[in-house]
Amino acid sequence: MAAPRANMSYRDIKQVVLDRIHNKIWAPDSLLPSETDLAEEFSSTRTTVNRALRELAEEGYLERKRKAGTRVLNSPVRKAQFAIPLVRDEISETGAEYRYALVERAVMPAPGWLSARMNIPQGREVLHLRCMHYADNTPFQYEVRWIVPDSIPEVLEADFSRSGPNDWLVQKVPFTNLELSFLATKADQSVAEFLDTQAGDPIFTAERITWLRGEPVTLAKLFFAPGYRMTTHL
Amino acid sequence: MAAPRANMSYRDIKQVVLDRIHNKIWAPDSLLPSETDLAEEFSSTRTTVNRALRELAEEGYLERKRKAGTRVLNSPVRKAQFAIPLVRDEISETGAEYRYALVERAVMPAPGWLSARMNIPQGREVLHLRCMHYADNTPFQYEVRWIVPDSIPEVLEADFSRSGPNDWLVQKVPFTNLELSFLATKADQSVAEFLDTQAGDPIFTAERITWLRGEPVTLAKLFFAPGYRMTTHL
DNA sequence: ATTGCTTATATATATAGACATAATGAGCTT
DNA sequence: AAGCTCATTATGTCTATATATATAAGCAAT
Repeated sequence: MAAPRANMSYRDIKQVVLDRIHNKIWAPDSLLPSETDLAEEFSSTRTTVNRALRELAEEGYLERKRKAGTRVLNSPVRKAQFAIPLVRDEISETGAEYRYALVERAVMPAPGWLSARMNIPQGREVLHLRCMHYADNTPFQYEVRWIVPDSIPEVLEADFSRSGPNDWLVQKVPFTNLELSFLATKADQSVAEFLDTQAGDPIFTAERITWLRGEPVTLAKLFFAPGYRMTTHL
Repeated sequence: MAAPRANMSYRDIKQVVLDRIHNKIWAPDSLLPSETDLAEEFSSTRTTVNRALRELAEEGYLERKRKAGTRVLNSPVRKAQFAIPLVRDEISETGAEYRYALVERAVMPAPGWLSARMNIPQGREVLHLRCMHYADNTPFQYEVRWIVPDSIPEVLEADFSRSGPNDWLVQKVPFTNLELSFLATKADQSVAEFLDTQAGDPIFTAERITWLRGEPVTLAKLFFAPGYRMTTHL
């Protein structure tokens, strides 16, 4: 058992606390000693203990409430973190060569489902793009995107034939809010052709909507080639 | 533009820094002033500035290196966080009633793909479970699980007819490592029947493997009912 | 050019003390 | 019994200061 020595860093304290949780010295649902007491035990200060406990709470092991104290969570709601990189980066990091192609560009009135989904007026003109992302010339991702030009009129002039809308948007429009969903969809004829697979195949799909200060900016549907897995470790 | 006032909290400072990044006052790849200078500008202390910058770095906006300084990341690798709750909690939080059913329990030698995947010896005996999770009696998730009893022999005595293996494992075996993947699979006949859908339908699937101090503990394949979305906001 | 030392500097962390804030629970009132 | 008030207390945060550590950059020796 880790015996508290002097000069423990906040990392050391985190580790000791974690060990005690694992070894049920502090059982689930039980209350930890107060920061003050712990600081004394570890011959440290409240500030340092505070940081250790705060981080453990962020990581989902503890629940902290003023006055109520610090409690061990019975089923640690561990949080999986997924980095959401640009496709380009995701591909080139594997060592493969990234290639982009614009499939279609059109300005059109927003279809009903879109204006409902993004909360924009019926029939507002929007920019619609479809594009492909390849890794070593193998289809990697098929992107269907809608951009509301209201808050960014320049987007209508932008050239998307050489680089994707994501690259452009990241440079130009920092979003303030984002909704990201993952789901499984069934490949329709068009998606299947682009991703070089059979219609009806299961497709891992991401949908992201971003806002800038409350104004909807863009909705993207990203269809990943069969076999794609989104993986994380912790 | 947010003018620095006195008595700014670390939250305020975070917000000002974020605003300046958004407004390109501090452009991507550029170097921020040092903590000391910022502390002076905000008539705050280095400790407080440090916390603000540290958190922004954790959130993926900044990159910090000793001596080198703090730099604005050009394409913020924003990290999506997904809480991975127990199914039971996920269901009851929607207000629906949770119901569990054990479908099959068997002890058998590990099939080849499993021993390869989890790095356990060929033919080692493992516990195999299949179960269903319902929300208001509607199929919600079909779970296929494999447990290596080596490090937890009690698991062979456990009663899984009333509550699921996840509940049991969370109580008994705190994991130290976890690999979590999301993918889209095609419903085979069995999965389709359990989830009350058609064979061939796309199924959002999660696969998780956990280890305890390097020893593989369990692998679970979680098949979600059609229509399931894993969503996060940030 | 390459390697190895030195130094300056920016971040990382620790300490100590103060005030702020929320929530609990005891005691009082109705 | 139910509701209200208020002191208590644990965490939340800020200030001020000090030491630790990594490393970029310059300089020297190979």
